[in-house]
Amino acid sequence: MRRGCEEASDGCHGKFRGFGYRMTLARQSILDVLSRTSKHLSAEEIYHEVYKTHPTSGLATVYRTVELLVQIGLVNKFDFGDNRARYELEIGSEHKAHHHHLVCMNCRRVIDYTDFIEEEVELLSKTEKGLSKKYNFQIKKHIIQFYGLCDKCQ
Amino acid sequence: MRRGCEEASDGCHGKFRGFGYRMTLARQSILDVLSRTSKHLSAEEIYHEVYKTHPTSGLATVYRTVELLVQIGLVNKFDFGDNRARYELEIGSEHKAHHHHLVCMNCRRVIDYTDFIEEEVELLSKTEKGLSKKYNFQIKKHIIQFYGLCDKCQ
DNA sequence: TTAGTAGTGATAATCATTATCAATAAGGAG
DNA sequence: CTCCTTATTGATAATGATTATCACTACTAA
Ligand SMILES: [Mn+2]
Ligand SMILES: [Mn+2]
Ligand SMILES: [Zn+2]
Ligand SMILES: [Zn+2]
Repeated sequence: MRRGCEEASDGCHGKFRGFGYRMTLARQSILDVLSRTSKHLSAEEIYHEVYKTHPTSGLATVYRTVELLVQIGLVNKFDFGDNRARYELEIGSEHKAHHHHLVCMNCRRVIDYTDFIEEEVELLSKTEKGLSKKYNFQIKKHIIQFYGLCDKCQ
Repeated sequence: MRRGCEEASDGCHGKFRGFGYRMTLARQSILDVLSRTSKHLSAEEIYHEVYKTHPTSGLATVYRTVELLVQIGLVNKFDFGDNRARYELEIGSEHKAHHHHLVCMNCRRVIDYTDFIEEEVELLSKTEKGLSKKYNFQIKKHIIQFYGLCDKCQ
């Protein structure tokens, strides 16, 4: 059951070391929280979750770690319009794979979707190739979000 | 030369009234600023620009107006990762048409692109149709951003 | 004109995120 | 295992973008 967490943590451990960072208990627990959830957590929400097993950890460390994870590329940072950053593991979790988002403009609910990805992936790689050449821009990642009204809000 | 501005303002005037809002001098000048530029301005940048012809206008009004414009759908609000919201006219400007963005993860430069849109548009409408049905989600708009390194930063 | 209300400017308040700094602990050398 | 170097941390103050307040002004409709 916990495999996802451990996999994520282990993989991250190596990645951390590779970048010259240390793997600490605080970072470990933050990674665990992120790999355990299927939600898009804010820094404070991560902090509360970490608190349950690691009450000595501080909020500042959550901010620092999460920012680090974004730099390394293990975590994605999103703005869903509720005035706080939200974070999500990019890979390595049992819950998550690369996906895009539907954001309800009314209730702010966020839906992950992986359907239609096959076709999207094809066009994306084509688009990325074209853009790279035309603008001499080296594309690392993309964010695709559809805004609208969810079933309960229309 | 100013056609773009006036078109935008005029169109907006009607839209404002339609939503039960008044078209004021302050709102007018904010719209003018937005339709005159090709940049992605922050609230404070808009304020400084408005100040040149309208020194009595306040920053709070810029925030209020710009948020109003987002609700109405005339303006798009973006997060390019520099800790402030940036705004851009959705339509009706000589400078702008619907487009997507390349964001440099290093220097934070933002490039508008409209190339490849034809193919993207096709897939997008297909994707939107599928998502709408599957999730019973009514899609109003989308945000597509590619992150990476610009020519000067790689 | 007049009452009712939307909009405004100044500014205080909010609150997510950062910076500071002394104390702590990861992890390599010996 | 012990010691040393220094990255990391927790507490907390500071920052800064965005919002809320409020008294006042400008529309608008009758
Ligand atoms: Mn997601
Ligand atoms: Mn743009
Ligand atoms: Zn909703
Ligand atoms: Zn750059």
